Amino acid sequence: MFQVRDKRLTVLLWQRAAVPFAGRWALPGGFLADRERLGASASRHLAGQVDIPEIAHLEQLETRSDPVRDPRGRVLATAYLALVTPDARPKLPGDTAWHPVDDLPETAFDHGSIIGSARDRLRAKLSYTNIGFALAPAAFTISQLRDTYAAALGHPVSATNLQRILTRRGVIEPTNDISRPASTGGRPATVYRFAASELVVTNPFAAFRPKNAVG
Amino acid sequence: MFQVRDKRLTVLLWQRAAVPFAGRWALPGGFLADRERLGASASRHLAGQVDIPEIAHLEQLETRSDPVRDPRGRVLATAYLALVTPDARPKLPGDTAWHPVDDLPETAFDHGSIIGSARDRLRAKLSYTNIGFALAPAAFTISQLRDTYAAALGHPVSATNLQRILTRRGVIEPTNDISRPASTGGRPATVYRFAASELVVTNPFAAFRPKNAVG
DNA sequence: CCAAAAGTGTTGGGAATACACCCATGC
DNA sequence: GCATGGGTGTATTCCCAACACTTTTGG
Repeated sequence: MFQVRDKRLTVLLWQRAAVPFAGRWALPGGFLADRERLGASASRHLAGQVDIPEIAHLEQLETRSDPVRDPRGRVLATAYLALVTPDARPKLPGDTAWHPVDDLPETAFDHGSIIGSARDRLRAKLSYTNIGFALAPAAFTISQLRDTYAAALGHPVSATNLQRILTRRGVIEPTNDISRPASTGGRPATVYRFAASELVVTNPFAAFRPKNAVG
Repeated sequence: MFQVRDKRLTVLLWQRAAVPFAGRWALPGGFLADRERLGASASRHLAGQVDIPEIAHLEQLETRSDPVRDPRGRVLATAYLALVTPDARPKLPGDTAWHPVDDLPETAFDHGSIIGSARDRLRAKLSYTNIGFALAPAAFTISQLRDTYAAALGHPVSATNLQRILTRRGVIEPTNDISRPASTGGRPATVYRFAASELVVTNPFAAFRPKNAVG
């Protein structure tokens, strides 16, 4: 589960008490119940930390099948990417904490590489979908959105271009609200919101496609 | 398993003899063995139709977990996308056949939607990777490559632009060979090959990225 | 010479980054 | 007025589809 906190992209981990990997940090998760779908199971195992409706986006990543990924024996794991907005500030149990994805502690199992895959997937989808809706608060200024994108992408982002690209694509839209400037002054900023709250592919892959193609 | 045959993108299916879904067409597959990885299992279950080295590309798609996707009981299925080049002309058992993905027969389980997901994944990756190497023969003319791309993408492709884009990206390169024209005449064509035979992302997602960014 | 197929030159449109400049507020 | 941050206009670059034109063969 990813969240942008304090201008950094962070992932929720819990510290294992027992062997194997005692003391190391692991992704939340657990076993699949009878007659349960994988996505529902992922939500259920996150429910201790956040309310299910606070999960703004959930998507399957991949299934890990290395027979020795768990030293206790064969365990298949299907990883999910969950995103929550900064509006959700869950109360966490004492053994769980948010860690910046670019400064992870020692992780358990293959969870470090899973987090890397998840981060890569998120970064790619920020480029060609509206997935930012699941990382940004419900209402925001372009500056705040720039900080959110910069945190998730891991490089500086131009507010000027971000605004133009996302409005042209119809991903974000202005509201009638205006944000008050900070006490240091500055022009009040238009408050924006995302136009949709579910995943939409805004930039379909269209290489080699004739411009007048049907369908 | 996909192959371009006769200028159409086709998928290998076998016709079920027994219930459930008797008479309907299913993807090749089977159960995971102890101490076996999912990818190795997928290869093993295709080995009856093709030699493993003929599988030019294999990648995991997604894991289906609907508790009632198999009427006999709970079965989790991890789908893989396998690609073979036209150089491979396997001898097929009598109950298996290649079917055009745009004209599928009645399928078993959720295999119809899995094939749709696989086709979408392939089409996307043709746009931003060199994945064509796994669909094209070892050596080919631009016209032949155009037909391959058109079959996989499902729309006409310009040979002119295809050649320029793929050479500029370094995906294909000319050889010293020249193909003889058909008896109807025409200029001989340069024979090309793919520069790599494993997946390379040639067009990384880079939206919002400054041009002088480090890393 | 003509048809057919391959390949190159060129144009135009669209999208994205960069940058200069203007706007609106607090103090 | 001046600093601060927000927003718009515009230039430049790059990629790619489209199309005209040239090249090289068979008959």
